[in-house]
Amino acid sequence: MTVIDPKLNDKQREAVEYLSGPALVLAGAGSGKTRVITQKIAYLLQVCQYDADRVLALTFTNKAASEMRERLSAVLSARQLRGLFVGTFHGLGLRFLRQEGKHAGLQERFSIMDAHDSYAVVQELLNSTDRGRIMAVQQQISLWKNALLSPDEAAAQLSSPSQQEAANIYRSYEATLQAYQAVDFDDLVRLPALLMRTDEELAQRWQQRVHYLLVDEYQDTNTCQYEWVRHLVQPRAQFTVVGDDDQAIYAWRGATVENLQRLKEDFPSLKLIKLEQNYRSVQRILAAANRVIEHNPVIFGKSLWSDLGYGEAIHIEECANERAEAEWVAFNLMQNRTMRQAQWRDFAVLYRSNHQARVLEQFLRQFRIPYVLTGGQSFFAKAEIRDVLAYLRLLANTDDDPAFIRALTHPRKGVGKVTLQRLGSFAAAQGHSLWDALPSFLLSRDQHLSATQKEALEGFYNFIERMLSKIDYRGQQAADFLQLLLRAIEYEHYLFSRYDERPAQARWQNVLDLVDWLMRKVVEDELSIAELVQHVSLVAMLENNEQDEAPDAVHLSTLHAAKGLEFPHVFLIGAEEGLLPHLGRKEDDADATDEEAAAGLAQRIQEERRLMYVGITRAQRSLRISWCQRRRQGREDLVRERSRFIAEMLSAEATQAVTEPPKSADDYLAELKSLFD
DNA sequence: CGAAGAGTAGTTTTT
DNA sequence: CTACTCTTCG
Repeated sequence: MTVIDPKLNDKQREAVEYLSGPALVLAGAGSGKTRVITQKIAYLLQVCQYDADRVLALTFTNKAASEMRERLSAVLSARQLRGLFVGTFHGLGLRFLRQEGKHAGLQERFSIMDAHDSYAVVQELLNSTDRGRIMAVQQQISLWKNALLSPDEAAAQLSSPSQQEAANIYRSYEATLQAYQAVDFDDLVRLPALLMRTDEELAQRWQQRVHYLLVDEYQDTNTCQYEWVRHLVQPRAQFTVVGDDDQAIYAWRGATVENLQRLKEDFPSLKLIKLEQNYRSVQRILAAANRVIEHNPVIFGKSLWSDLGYGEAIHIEECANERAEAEWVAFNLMQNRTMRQAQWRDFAVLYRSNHQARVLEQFLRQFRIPYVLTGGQSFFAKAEIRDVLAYLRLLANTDDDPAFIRALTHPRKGVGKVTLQRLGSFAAAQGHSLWDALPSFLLSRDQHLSATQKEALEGFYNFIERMLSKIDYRGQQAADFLQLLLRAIEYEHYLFSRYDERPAQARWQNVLDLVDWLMRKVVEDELSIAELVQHVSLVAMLENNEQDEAPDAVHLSTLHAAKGLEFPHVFLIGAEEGLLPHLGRKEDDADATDEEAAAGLAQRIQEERRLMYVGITRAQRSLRISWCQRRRQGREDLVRERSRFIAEMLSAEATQAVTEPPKSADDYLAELKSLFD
């Protein structure tokens, strides 16, 4: 009656069954780590009789979470799974703050600000339009938050004068968010971590709920996340974290691989289990990956192996420019599909940065090759989606000034920036949100409002007021309300007046998709609008298509978004110095010493190398890498050099293993077989 | 106030 | 090439 998959190897089985204390599973690429996590959850629930609502599994992406849920429901019944939490850190943070937000000065209906909103706040506070500067400050604030530093603590350990300004902004930024009754993405993890640290009673309450914790992609945790995990698992210390130091690619987001070592220090009884058998790739691909990654310093030694045969040679293509590269990809896709009798979905094209997808798309369309794009601009970052959501956010939380402004100006309602500015200072003087200040602003005599302005503002006020009375609707009623709202704001008309026919149509379709999805969500889960809104900004709409089976199409993805995926045949394009490894702008470290700059650079190269490693290890059977001699960047055409990672991969002793045909008859047969089955 | 037109910079990766 | 900002005019 065991639920344990008999196909697990010894190490995997050990990882699943080990319950005597904290465990760190070092899982190399393709070593079956997701399987270990899902099997372990099944083991906990079915064999060890853990209560499902005492088990938590944390992931970084929604995609990973939904995949895990899917795999679990193949093994366990819905009843067994009820109460189990499988979700992202941010998702759990939201749930946490819903319940405990009051301890952080948050009302129940706080808003979640995305990167755009927070950019706007920083812009306002900086009183500047310098993109680079705003983004630098925003990034710095985010890093401080992820390191669990308060504005004061940040100010106390400035490493450069330019950070002084950022620290000041950080302070006001916090005050602004508090006034808006809003949190940003970072807060969803930071506030729970802080509260667990400072509030003993609250901490105990949550610790009682967590009898077993599992964390996926542990190498990508930042200080905040680690701190939160550390507190959640007290005092039992019953947890399993799974990760691979060679696949740590989120340092730029505050993730620190040191969390792997800290774990050892904080939990001396930590059990280390290494998964080194790779079930994904042929040996030649693993050899290439190992050649590259061995140029990084070793943290935990690991040697991946596979028994899937030698495989064909890795192909490296030198292209004239990015158009030639795209054409080469398209041509090879066609040729390979036919030759291998493969399907489109067996292929993936991976690249360092999103804009590389553009040219590619052009050529794939031209060759009539179906493709799907993963990563890239999130659905929720689209202007039309944010517009519609602004109304919902405002309704859920009238203190949400960014939502107020967006709703008032999209579509335009005859109120311009001058009036808005005045309302802004009026509200600030009173210490009220824009919404709360609006009635007295309208009555105030010394504002010299024109009749049209007054009328426009009044119209908006009355409209929102009317909608507000329906905010507590649930289920079907809420769904009806959504439709009413959409019609009332005349958004379709706005889109078509603003954009050309075709783009307007596309945008409107996005809105319809959104509302469709919202309505379904609200009915299925019996949610109120207020509850819905918070979810929406976090949950990707992936679930939307979960039923439609994946179309037969080539996968286009950034290297980051490709982590965790695998494909029989992979194209890794743009392997050039400056792109992969990507080298940031020099001014970034303008006020660091030469030594610091050099150390920083070395770190970045290492992270880029891990990215390359991730890319290579996505491939199961064949890998093609390309680079361009010239590449157009903005208005100039730059001469490029082949990525150092290619040289590393081909380093003298490795060349034969990577590119030459296998020698023995067995190997030769294996290669033939891999081509035809 | 806002629509239309001219001008200009230009995003590494994501919850 | 394009997406966003700034300017000008109605």
